[in-house]
Amino acid sequence: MITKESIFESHLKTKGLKLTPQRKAILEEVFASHEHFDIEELFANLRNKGKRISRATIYRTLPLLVESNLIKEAFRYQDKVSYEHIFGHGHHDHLLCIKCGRIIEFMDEKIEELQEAVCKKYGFKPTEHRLGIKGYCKKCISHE
Amino acid sequence: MITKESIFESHLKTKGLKLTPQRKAILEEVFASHEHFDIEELFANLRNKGKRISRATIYRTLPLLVESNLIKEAFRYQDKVSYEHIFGHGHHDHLLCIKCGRIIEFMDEKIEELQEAVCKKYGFKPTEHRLGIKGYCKKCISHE
DNA sequence: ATTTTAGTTGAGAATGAGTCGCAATTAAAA
DNA sequence: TTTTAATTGCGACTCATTCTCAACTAAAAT
Ligand SMILES: [Mn+2]
Ligand SMILES: [Mn+2]
Ligand SMILES: [Zn+2]
Ligand SMILES: [Zn+2]
Repeated sequence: MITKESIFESHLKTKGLKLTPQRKAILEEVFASHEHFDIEELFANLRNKGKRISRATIYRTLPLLVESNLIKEAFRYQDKVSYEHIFGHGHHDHLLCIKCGRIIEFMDEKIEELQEAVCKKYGFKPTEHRLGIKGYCKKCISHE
Repeated sequence: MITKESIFESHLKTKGLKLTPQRKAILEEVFASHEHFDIEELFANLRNKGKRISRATIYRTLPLLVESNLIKEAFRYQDKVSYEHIFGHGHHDHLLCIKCGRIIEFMDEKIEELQEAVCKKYGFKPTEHRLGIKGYCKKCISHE
């Protein structure tokens, strides 16, 4: 069975890297919730669970998880990079409320297809795309 | 006639700010080429034209140009923020080659419409959106 | 099971983009 | 002109991220 652990492990192996307790804990924490997270939050969450892992290790581990296709950078908001895990989750894009910070995820198959068509038109081979729409969410429009 | 100068000037006036030689020079430089640019490049370009304007002033001025809707942040690539002027130019999105750094601009009316539809569906009032597709450009696919 | 090897960790120093405080300067209103 | 309030450049500062290095440890080799 393919699990996030086995994926991470084999990616590490491929690169001649080791599976340490710290790396395991980070992997686990990243999948412990379905929220988007930034590095500081991840650091704090680990602390709250008694795992004293240094920021340096977290900064070193996240790129490994990205390379493993287990997580990715989801968006940036106010200079913070937010990540999300992607293993086991479908692709989607984001609406970002600039008033209250709410994040709405959406997925539009037609938009995806049109993006493919654009790439084809330019002979471009896409590896990743990001569509972020900023504005005011339903709740915030009235108080705008 | 509405010019970029008049737009900037009236925006400054609205905020009780002054039109200084430095601000004029930055505005001019930003429209001197149609390339995307980052702050360091802008700083260097001004230097090369004999304008010794401090980075602090550039950092302080760009947000004013953004507020004036004369420029906007176009995308980020390798931690550098790239801007582009928008006055006199239609909206578009970007393909970014992660091998050679080439930028391809595109605009797809249908994608724009579908984005609107998504926003409507969620009662979201968009103020800005950004679609960036990373991958390999035509030239780079072969050497990938 | 023990040894060996090479990668890993945490702490703090270093870096670098961006911001800030301030004294001297200046645009532009009066 | 004079006066007022904003602006500038400089260097100090902040804060996120990266780096250095000595002590440590996973995992391969024996
Ligand atoms: Mn998401
Ligand atoms: Mn562009
Ligand atoms: Zn909101
Ligand atoms: Zn290319």
